[in-house]
Amino acid sequence: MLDRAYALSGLTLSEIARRYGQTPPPDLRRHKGWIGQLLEMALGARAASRAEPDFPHLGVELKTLPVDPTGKPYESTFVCTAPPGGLAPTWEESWLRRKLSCVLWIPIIGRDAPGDRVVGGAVRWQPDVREEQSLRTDWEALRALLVGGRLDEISGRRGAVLQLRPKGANASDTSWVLDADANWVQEQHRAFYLRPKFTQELLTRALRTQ
DNA sequence: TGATGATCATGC
DNA sequence: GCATGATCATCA
Repeated sequence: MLDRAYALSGLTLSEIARRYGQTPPPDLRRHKGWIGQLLEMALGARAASRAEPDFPHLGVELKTLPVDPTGKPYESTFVCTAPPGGLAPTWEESWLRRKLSCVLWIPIIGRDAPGDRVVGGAVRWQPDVREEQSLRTDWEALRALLVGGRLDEISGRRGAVLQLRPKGANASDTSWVLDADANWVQEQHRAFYLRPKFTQELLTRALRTQ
């Protein structure tokens, strides 16, 4: 799998798309998942939309990461949703930890038309002790707010490396939950995201040690 | 220009 | 409905 990923580096997305009879969209406004799905195809990952790793037999998650020519991520990285009903009781059992236990990052370089973007060198990553500690600290703090019903205190500003931000079809995508005063309130659906600074640092660390 | 909040498509 | 795949759009 890693070899197949390396073999793609330097290619444009148009070149890869052509192999699969696909046409790159002019922009990603209505095709936000196009790059991720193309790379899944190219690497023989399992079909999307399943609650399991992209490579179940390897336990590896595939993530594309849009970066500028110096390797700096343009965006935060979606990890997983935060179920309105609540989170796992401990970090060890958390879905987020499992999702991030082993990731194959594929940098996608540039902001040109999608077809003109270039695939960078893949990076196989597992959190080191410090990275896991950072993630855990943020996750536990955010979990405490969710579980405690302190919903008005949650915003994208919290978390040094991990954010909890809205995620849904639109802002009216909500559920009814109990807040800290045991009142039923309508809450937006949220998901965990990695801050660009964190993904940038893990890329450079992984490249140093690879 | 970066970060936050909003949004889009698809599959089961 | 909720998971997968993310980027867009706006404002400080």
